[in-house]
Amino acid sequence: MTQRQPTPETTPAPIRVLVAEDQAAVRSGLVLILRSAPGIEVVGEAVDGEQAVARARALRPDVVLMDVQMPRLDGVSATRQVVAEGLADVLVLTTFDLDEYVFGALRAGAAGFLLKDSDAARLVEAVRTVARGEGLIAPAVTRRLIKEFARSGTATTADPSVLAVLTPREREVLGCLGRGMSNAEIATHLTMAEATVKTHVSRLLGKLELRSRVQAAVLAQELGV
Amino acid sequence: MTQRQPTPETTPAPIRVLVAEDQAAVRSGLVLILRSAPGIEVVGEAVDGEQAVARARALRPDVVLMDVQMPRLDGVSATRQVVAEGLADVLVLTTFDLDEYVFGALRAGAAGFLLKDSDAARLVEAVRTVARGEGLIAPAVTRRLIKEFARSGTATTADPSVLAVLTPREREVLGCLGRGMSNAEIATHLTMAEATVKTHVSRLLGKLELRSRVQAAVLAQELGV
DNA sequence: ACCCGGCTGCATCCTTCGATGTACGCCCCG
DNA sequence: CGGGGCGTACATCGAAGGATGCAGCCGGGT
Repeated sequence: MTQRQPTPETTPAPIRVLVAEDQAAVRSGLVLILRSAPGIEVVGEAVDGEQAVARARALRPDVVLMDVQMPRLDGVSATRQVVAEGLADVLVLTTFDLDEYVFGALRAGAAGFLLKDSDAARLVEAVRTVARGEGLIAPAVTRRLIKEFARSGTATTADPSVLAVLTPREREVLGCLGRGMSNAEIATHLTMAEATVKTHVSRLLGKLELRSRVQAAVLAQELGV
Repeated sequence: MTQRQPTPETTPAPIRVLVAEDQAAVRSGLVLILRSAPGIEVVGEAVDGEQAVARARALRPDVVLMDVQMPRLDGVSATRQVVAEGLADVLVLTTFDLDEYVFGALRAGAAGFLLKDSDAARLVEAVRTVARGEGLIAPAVTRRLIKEFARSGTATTADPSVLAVLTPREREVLGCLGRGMSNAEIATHLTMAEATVKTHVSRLLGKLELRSRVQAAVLAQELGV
């Protein structure tokens, strides 16, 4: 569709790429495209998620081009692994733009998300972009990401103003509740009798118009207390 | 930086664009670029946010190219207005990639976000992308968006794989827990005896290695069950 | 100084929760 | 067809949670 002029950049060190894709035909296609691009070097290939993680550990590439659907270990989990170990930036590649894949991959720490119907030029550009430490998302996916972001960010009824009615001690207790602690644990953590903890819990439940510590925990979670 | 070949597409109806930018020099530059692009028509200009909203109402453009910093009504607020009324898709343009602008604009409903240091080709491409109903974000900004998205969406160790060990009924109960319901409420909601609810709660606590319903609620919250 | 109101602390009593034992239906495999 | 495993369901009982009453403590007010 869109053609981009090859940009003759001064690249002292080429971008080292690991290609993880189970289908041999697709994989060799990707490798061919990347090999033909200046400043990009394909240092390895993997046919499943486990191999992708292992080779990323061994080869230390700059970028891992990761398919989502792979045997033994799916691309999202493999991405999580690679990112957690700080091995490389991951560019996720998939046929479908299903939400679960996209959001899953991004939450796993992917630096970019590209659909397989992207042309060669876009793929190369994407690899370069990710290698620069920037992010990249397929346009078809971006709007849903924005929407989701707007939804999650503005939160439901997250008004920190409710915390104003609480005393400092009560806020502390609420924080413990949000981490799932029992009264006894809270008592130890804040060095007071369990009976006292119960008092605070009871009081803050009343002030926040909640009926159980569970609801308080959920609220604390949403507010990030 | 990067040059793109003009793509001679068959465009029966040109993309109608409204340019909102307070600095005259920048504005005329943008207009010139867009006019020279095939399939794009600049139908109006605005010098501040209020004018942008007004002209968007009158002209009904396909895309509004909106600067963030403008007098009388800032670009983010103007974007919110335009999007709320469903007047057009908004492509936000700014000099800085400050988080507050980006996140603010996206929450306001912007379909795209571009830095002013983008070249002409990228600008044109961005307008076309947004007009197609897709989204677009400047690469330099994308990674921060992803990071922010990942942070807000899930907390620490949120892997949906844990849900696999649960039976459907247990997942339902977990969902209720996440909304802060008591055993009695869950029993009513799922039409079973309270004793049965307790069984499910007990079982899922064991399977998830949790020690109280509060922790289960927090987990359910994080996983969005 | 006095009282007053709010925060903090503890003890008592009833409710809810959670662990455990058990039972019934279902499906699969021998 | 007859177990055996699994999901679902219920009852019982000790443990945790939650409501309530009350007592020091520290501020501000008149």
